[in-house]
Amino acid sequence: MAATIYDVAALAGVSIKSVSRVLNREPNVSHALQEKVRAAVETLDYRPSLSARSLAGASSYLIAAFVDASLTLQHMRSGRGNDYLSRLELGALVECHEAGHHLLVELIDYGSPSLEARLSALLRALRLDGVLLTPPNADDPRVLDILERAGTPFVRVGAERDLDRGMRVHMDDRQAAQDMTRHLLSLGHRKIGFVSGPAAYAASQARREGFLQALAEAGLSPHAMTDGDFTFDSGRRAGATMLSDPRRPTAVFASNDDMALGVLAAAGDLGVPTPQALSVCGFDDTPGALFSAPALTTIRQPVAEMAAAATRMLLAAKRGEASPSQEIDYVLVPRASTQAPLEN
Amino acid sequence: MAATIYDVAALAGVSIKSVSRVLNREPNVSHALQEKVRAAVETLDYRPSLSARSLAGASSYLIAAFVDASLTLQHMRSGRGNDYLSRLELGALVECHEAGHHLLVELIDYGSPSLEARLSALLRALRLDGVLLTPPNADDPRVLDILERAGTPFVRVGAERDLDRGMRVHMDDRQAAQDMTRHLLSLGHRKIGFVSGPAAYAASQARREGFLQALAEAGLSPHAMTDGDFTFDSGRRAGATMLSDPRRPTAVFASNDDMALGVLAAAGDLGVPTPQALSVCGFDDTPGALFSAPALTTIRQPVAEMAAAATRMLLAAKRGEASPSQEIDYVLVPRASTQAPLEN
DNA sequence: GTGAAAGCGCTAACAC
DNA sequence: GTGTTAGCGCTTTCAC
Repeated sequence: MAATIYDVAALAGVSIKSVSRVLNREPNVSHALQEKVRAAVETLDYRPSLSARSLAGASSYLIAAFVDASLTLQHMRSGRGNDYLSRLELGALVECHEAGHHLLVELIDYGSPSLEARLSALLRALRLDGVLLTPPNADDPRVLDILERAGTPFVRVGAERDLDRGMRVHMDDRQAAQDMTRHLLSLGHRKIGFVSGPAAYAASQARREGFLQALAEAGLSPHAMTDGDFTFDSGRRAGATMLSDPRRPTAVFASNDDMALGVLAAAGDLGVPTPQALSVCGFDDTPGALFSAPALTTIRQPVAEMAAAATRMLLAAKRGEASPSQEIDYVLVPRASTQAPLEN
Repeated sequence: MAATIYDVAALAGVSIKSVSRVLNREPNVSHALQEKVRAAVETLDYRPSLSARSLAGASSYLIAAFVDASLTLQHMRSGRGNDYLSRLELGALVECHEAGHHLLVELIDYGSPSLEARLSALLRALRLDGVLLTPPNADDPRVLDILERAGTPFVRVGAERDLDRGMRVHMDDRQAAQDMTRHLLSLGHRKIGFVSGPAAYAASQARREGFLQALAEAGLSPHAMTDGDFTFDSGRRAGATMLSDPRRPTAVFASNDDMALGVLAAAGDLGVPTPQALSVCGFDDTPGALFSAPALTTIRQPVAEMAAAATRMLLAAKRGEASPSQEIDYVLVPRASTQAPLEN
């Protein structure tokens, strides 16, 4: 029913190999032949079968984003989407689409004891052209091992450490946190609290370091350091702890927006007016940051751009071109939630 | 290098057909043979090649979500994720994963004049086992035609109309909007404004109807009707228009959360205290709804559950089972943004 | 209950 | 420049 390469060859009056050559833009094909083939392809509305190509050739035209299974289940249960992942996918999707590739989303159970076996089986079953590794698992050595052994190109998106394995697209979380802290300092804050993210994320560590370094440069030490886990609730708890202390900070820097919004909520709970009595800033620029009261000062991560760049790197690797690791610029977005402290 | 079905057959001392039978759980296989094959599969860490299976057989083990290309580009440019799509994907992903299928995300350019040709070419190239059609394009007759002609099972997720084509998973937007309106009425509101969504979404129409019907039942007519396009800015404009009228409403029902947050922002701009002087409610329960001030009363759409159900229907269709259209329950989430009007 | 043989629709070597 | 011939790793058909 559907046209095959034989139908095209027959209609164009050439061999199937010639059709294949034209389709794959191989060199050494006469212009006349090209035209004949293109015409036949057009009239038959022909499109090569992905599976046949993938089975016979070296390429599957498939790129996969590896996504943390337990994180996904967690999001599902709470009825929430994953903004970071969504933006990442949009970026990857557009590049795949333009290059005639397809984007697969694969749930990976990083907690499974048989992770390695499953992963290598998956790679053999799929024959992926490339893999996008997403946080918080862009650094997992087990995965990197399997991927390297399978010879599958991969990009670690948003990975903090330069492991010199595979390719990498990231932004400078450390520097961004430093900038944000300087922003608070420049407003006149001296008593600044910090809410850290979960240790599983390398970015948590980087943001924390940036914060501490900026303070150190100003000859200050942190007013309070509290642990969070990137959730709203943990931010609220952290905020409650910091703000119920009589010696409370005039500003709190939370390692992500959800926690920053939690701090804002805690301030509301305790009757601490924001931003008058407390400046709060976050990190990520999630949807909620724009709509909170006051709107949240934060760091915008260009996730879609990072994913698009990563996808282009994968495509280039397929052509045999090596791409260097790439750093993408962040933007500090000042909004109403940070202002100069009242009493100075 | 990687094990093939021949390796497994050789190790187990059986024919490749027997291996295939065991792998596909076909009947009429002796227990002893099954065990031998399973053992060989285990020791070789064998996993069948997706492309070989798909080329030789009827199934590709691939399910695709069709996503609107222009909408995606719009989201990318604004640096935002797509919460609805993200939740939909999470739901589909989990089901695919459990069933040993893979989820493909396909960007579809619904605005292209050659949509039909591209789509049918895509279907032949991919040989999909099923397709998830997402709003606002779950009703597009061109797409339904192509899908039906190709014999590809599909589910229209979140589709408003029962076209009796393919399968459908939806929630009752009309009823939900009616409930929400009754909620406002029960609080004592009589002057209620409405901000509608874009006509391209069938849900816009349904929500509008539900609103009008609830009002009609109460013997009321809408205080104001304004057109929006589901964006924050359009909500802000609509809010500004309604609230600058001296005869302003005491409550505004916006067709989605982003617009409701826009209305809240407009109230802030004009110094109208919320929720004291103005109740606002939305629809969708997006991330921003929880963090706005005041937190937004809204309708929670169980998008992930809808997508999971849709995926299960696709899988069932593959087994030859017909699934009836399914309606998923919504939840009205009352928060601080709606309260009784001050002067009654 | 099990196996042999013939494709599925391509790409990759290798001729010419 | 162009065509011929083998596979790729499975499922399917049809024997036995």
